[in-house]
Amino acid sequence: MPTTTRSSGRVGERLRATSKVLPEHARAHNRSLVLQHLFHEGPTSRADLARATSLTRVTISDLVSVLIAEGLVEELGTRPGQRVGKPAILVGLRGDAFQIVSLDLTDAAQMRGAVISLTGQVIERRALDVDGRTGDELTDLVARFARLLVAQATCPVLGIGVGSPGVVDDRGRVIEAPNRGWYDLPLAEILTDRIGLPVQVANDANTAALGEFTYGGAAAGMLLLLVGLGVGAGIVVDGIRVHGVRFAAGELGHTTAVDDGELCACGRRGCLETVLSTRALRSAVEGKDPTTADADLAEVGRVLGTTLAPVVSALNLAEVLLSGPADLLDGPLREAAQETLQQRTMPAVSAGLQLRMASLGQDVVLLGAAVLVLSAQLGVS
Amino acid sequence: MPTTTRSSGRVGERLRATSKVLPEHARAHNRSLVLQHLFHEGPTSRADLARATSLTRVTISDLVSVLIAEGLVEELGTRPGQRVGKPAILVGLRGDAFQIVSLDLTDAAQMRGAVISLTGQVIERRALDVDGRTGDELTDLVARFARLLVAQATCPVLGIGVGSPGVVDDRGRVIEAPNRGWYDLPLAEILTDRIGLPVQVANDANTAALGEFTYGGAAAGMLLLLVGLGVGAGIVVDGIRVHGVRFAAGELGHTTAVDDGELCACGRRGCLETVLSTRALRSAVEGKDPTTADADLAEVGRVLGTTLAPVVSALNLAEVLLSGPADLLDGPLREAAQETLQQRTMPAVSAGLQLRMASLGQDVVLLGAAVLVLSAQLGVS
DNA sequence: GGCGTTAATCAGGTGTACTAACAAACATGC
DNA sequence: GCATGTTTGTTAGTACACCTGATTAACGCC
Repeated sequence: MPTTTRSSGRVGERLRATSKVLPEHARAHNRSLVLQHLFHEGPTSRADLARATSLTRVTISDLVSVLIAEGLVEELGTRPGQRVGKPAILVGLRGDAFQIVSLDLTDAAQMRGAVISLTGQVIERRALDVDGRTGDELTDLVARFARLLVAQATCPVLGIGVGSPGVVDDRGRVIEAPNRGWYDLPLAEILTDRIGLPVQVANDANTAALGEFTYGGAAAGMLLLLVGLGVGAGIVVDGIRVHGVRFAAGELGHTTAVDDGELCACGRRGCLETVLSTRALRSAVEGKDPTTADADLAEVGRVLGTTLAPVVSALNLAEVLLSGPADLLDGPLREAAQETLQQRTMPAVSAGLQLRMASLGQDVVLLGAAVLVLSAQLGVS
Repeated sequence: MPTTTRSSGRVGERLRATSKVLPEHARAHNRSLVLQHLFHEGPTSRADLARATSLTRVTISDLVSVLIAEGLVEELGTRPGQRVGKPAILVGLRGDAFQIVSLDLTDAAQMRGAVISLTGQVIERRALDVDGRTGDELTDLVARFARLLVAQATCPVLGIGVGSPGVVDDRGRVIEAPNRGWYDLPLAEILTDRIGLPVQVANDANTAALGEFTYGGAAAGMLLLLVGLGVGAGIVVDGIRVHGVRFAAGELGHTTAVDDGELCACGRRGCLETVLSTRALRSAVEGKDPTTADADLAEVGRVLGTTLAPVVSALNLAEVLLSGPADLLDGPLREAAQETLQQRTMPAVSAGLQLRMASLGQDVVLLGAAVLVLSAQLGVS
């Protein structure tokens, strides 16, 4: 019905599919609100939950009783400290109610995995050599690895989260991950079928961004740059992870960053990866005296700052996080990038801006994958 | 409760406030679904609405009867054409039920306004010279102008939408619009108080993006660049308008685009505005022979493409729209920008990418402001 | 020990959407 | 011409979710 100046062609392409909402969905939402509050704020009384959510105490009691019956929540006795009135009974998330299995497939040589508690503590950590496997063989290996981790869990597993390189759609299908030999692979579905647990799959850098957002205290507008063999990014805008029209959001590695730069594996020249991958960085500093090395790293930082400035401006981000080898990233590179970013963006944007190292270290992707599961199964993030 | 590696400082700053959802909110959502469908697809039978929304016919009938009682929707007789079964009764949005008043404050010299039907047709168009007014005087003028437009409406006014330059928060407070003399001005609140109608205010470029998204058939991942005396952008990602942590999303005009470029009004050098504002563009082509002028415009296009490439990559956008004087933008500039964008982004991103002129011409902001109202009052967008 | 305060529950009511069943209005086939 | 099947829209009854108001319980304070 909108009167367009242009002809109204190709309307079907659009994605306006908001589906119906029933009272039971409202219930699920409110249930998530309670879990979310317990997750972030820790043990709370029913009355405080009611105040925090602006639901009534009656409703909260009802929700809590269901959550207790499911074993997700437990009563923790009366709140310590003297106050007037009836003492409040604290209820809290049972950290030992469920565990989450996380997989990090970022590294081509070995996959990493962990069993993680609801509170983000790593219970068990494993790694498995990939031995050059790709395609279906790799899929099989991932499935076996996941099963092994599930067996390590000391309580019921809520679900399996996977951070994978490549383009992954919103239902866990790997659209393409060239150097894994994966094309249009419904990885989430395959793993669910084989293991019988809910599985969430997302791009590794996107996953890492979620990890920092939920467990690392990152801001609601942030970009995380995952630097490894390749370079990928994950973006959270207004508190929501960005997917992109073809689920390729964050693919910054092959954006041109250096005019007439080095030849990239992708066939074009001067991609960000040609200067910012760990390999490129190592070869830039290897065998050089510290001063020269630092200057080289600073130059890469300036390139990075120049590339990110338009993104930071456009989205009005509060934080840019770097994840990768600290010896290379957290020094002249980071400082130069920060300075360049400040110089190239307007004060209103750069004033509140911080460029820092990711706070979760090697576990970013694993913890982010856990968030995928938390978010899908409990509505917590 | 999340276990952070860093200390868990400044948590209160975060914005995780998702509020409770009651059954009545679910109802409102479903009601919006119906309106949304009627808005985009035109007259529909109740049974078809039920199929489209996956609600039951009973529920749809109930919702529709309420909407008819409110005068928003009307029965349009049986559907033409022979079919088996009882003939369907079409129901459609009453285009003449309400009108919307829109204000476009982009131009510093004169404000533009319109009365717009629910279907996006401009019923009445007005303009008013600003005569250099700023601050409270300008606020008064805006209020008078809005009242005048409301008086022009030929049926009840659903609300007032305003596209304003500057940084505007999500509740219609103008945080800062320097060359209007507005700082921390609760414009929406002021206008609501004086006129007694719901008022929505947003940044003009953001508003324009919404206009193209809803009435111009733009993709769910798009960036609109509004080129005038300044340069601003509006971004829609995954179907949602981007606000930014301090509501400054889209402020691309003062991002450095040219190294060691011309001095900008903001005090820094080489901002995008120094080459892409209408003034800069006109002075770049004025008095030059066509070939030189075209080359200059193409150079600006390349600068623009270079600036936008990281944004397009990071967000995996499907479209970049240019809004402004077509004689300057829609030629060598656009072509060079498109080409540069293709060259500097990876094929997976650039393949589906289109850089084109906005389709709504001078009315982008006005129509976008109407969408602000539609979205806030009816949940339609 | 009475009083006010806070916590949590009980009882009853409203709103929302569902399923099941039905009446109305048409095309079709014999 | 009339039974048959299809589609539409409505009516009646049910389940669920949250609300308000009243009630019970446990404390500090005077």
